[in-house]
Amino acid sequence: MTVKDRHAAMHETLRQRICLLDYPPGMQLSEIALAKEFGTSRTPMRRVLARLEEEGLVQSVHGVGTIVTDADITELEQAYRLRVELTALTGTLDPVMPDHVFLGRLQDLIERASAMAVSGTPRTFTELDMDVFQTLLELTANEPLRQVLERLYYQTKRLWLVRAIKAELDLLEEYDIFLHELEAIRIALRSGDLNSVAQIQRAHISMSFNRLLKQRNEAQSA
Amino acid sequence: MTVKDRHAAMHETLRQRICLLDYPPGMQLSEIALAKEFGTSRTPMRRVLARLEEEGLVQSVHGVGTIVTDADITELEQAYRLRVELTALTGTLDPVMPDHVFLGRLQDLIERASAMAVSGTPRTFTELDMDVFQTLLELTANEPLRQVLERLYYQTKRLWLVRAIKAELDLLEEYDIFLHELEAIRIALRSGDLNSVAQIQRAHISMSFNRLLKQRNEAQSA
DNA sequence: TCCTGCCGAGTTGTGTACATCTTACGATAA
DNA sequence: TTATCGTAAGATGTACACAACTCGGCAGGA
Repeated sequence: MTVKDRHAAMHETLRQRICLLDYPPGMQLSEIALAKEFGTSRTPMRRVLARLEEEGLVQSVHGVGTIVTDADITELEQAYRLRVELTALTGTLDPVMPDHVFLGRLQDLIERASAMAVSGTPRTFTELDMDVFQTLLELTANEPLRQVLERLYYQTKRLWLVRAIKAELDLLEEYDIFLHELEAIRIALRSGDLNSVAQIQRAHISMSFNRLLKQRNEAQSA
Repeated sequence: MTVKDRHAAMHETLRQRICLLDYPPGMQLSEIALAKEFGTSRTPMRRVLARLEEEGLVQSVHGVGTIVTDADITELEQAYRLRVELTALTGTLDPVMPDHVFLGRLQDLIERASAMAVSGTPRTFTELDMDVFQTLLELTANEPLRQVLERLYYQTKRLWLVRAIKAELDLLEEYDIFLHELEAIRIALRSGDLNSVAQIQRAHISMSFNRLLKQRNEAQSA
């Protein structure tokens, strides 16, 4: 499995860079440069890039290059709404009751979020959000659902970060809402109500999308 | 786009062969032989096989070979249940009202199904089922949802065909139920009730899965 | 007779040269 | 001056040789 692990590691690294805007939309990626960085050749790198293209994060055009896709809210609206509905399903499809270790990790995340509220940047906030997402994903054992949700998450997450960096969002409000979401989830988890955990997440994803839409509409009318 | 069209065509052809059991579970595929058949080299063929592996239809192991995966109902149960729920979403996420051309195509499919009830084989029935699936998928415009549903469909469809060929299913009953489903869908479509169309599909997919499970349980207790 | 270790055939994974394609730049003619 | 065509640079796509790996079979010794 060492071969596929290497592929998975390269894929995850590139996905992280794209979603944290280290590779901003429109940036051209060089297969040769990336292959050299990861100490391999173009062949395995092309396999990783092909997967990223399947996931909608890059686009390769013959003779032109491999370009990081644009994070356009209009194109991603369908993906976002699907993500909302699938998040709700985590509460009913193979829910997994958390153990005390899980609750401890969640507590750590909440404390990180508390610190974020006073000293966070859009980037560190997104990194925390990714960790929270991966953690809460463990609450369902339905592997296909997890794979689809992960894909949709990384497809849509850049929308928020792009807006946040451009200071088109009320960051303090965003941090505050996120912290309240985490505490609501903790309460629901303590009572063992996994469906409520899913509904809380669903509601917050939906509301976050509406805040993004509001920005777009205001920009269009301006 | 001619390049990516070639890739897509090869992918679709292989997927069809796997799901129609031309390539039965456990069969070893030869990259060289397939490349020769499609008039290309191993490099593009490996890209197609890598995608099929992502979709769970084959599995490649270094030094061993590329094997068609087993269609095991226990492993695919999660995928099947997810498919049930996602099918229901087609009625609420970007539903597309059909035009008269669409209704005509559906009518043709119903007539094919009627003929099937007297002279169908498990294979021709599956081919019809694939056409029906692709047609009804047009009732939602949500592209991510369509992609996920298509993937789940081809992951799970082999389960039925394997059982049908082994004569472990009441084929006449299966044909009859399918025909009734199609006519119920037609009635719902005529009244423009797309959500009911989705619910009918959802119900039949769920019932079909339960019939498959029943077979498994009877086999285990025997 | 059985166990063990080696070897070779066959497969997937990798590296690399070359083909194909797009685009920008510049020479040239109107 | 401007438009147009050619050309070269640089990118992705392809073909193929080779490396890495698995596994069955066979030979040899206990």
